[in-house]
Amino acid sequence: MGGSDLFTGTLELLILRTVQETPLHGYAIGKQIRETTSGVLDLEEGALYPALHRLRKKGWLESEWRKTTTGRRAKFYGLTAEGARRLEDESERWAAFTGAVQAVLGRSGG
Amino acid sequence: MGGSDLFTGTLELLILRTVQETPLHGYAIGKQIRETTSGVLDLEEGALYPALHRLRKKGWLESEWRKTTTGRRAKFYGLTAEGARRLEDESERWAAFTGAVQAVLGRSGG
DNA sequence: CATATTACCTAAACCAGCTAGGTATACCAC
DNA sequence: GTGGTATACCTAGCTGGTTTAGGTAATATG
Repeated sequence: MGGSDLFTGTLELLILRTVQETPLHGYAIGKQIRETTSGVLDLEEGALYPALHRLRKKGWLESEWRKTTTGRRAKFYGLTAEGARRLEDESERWAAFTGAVQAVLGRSGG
Repeated sequence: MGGSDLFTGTLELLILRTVQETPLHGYAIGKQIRETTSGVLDLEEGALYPALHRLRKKGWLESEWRKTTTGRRAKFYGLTAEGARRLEDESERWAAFTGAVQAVLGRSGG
């Protein structure tokens, strides 16, 4: 659903952060991000699931089939130790990047 | 070079903002962004020039061959009226997007 | 005169995200 | 019990911006 296309490269950071505190399954990750951002970020499943597989292959996430509270089966993803480290790195990278963009955007006004 | 790969989609915003006040040529745009951001953003020319052509085709920028202050010939790019409008739109989109990302990142700690 | 800097360009490859499908289970209304 | 919606997962193929990796040419600089 067209509206809000992502700025490439942010998706993995968003996912890592979303499962930082507690493992979640893919569908829940997408829902949570959508709700946390009041719909501004609405992840396509065709982007979300491949990203989860990517992160698992890189060893930043680990996955496990479990039951949800409503009794459905779902694949829960949680941060690995390396994933936690990478989350820090990516957060800093994001901060540096947005800071730099802001430096360009705000050159005159503020 | 390698270090700081862009978050796709930001480049056009950066360019539009950089030529907002006064037209600049491509090489100068790249240099200015690099200097404004202390090297954090270092645009590849292979990304910069195609982006300029794209923006011109979309009618957001107009170009003209002129001489630099040092007597070299260079293609200067300036905002069109539509470009100015789009710059506003893209700035808002950027603000909304980064705000949304921040909402996800900052859920707990701050 | 060799090298660095300025200043431009483009073709090919890469790859993340989008499009657009598909499967299956659970719940709810009619 | 059938149809529709929400949950929950998946993948193949396309698109398109960025990177890679070249290339040309004029002007400084040592």
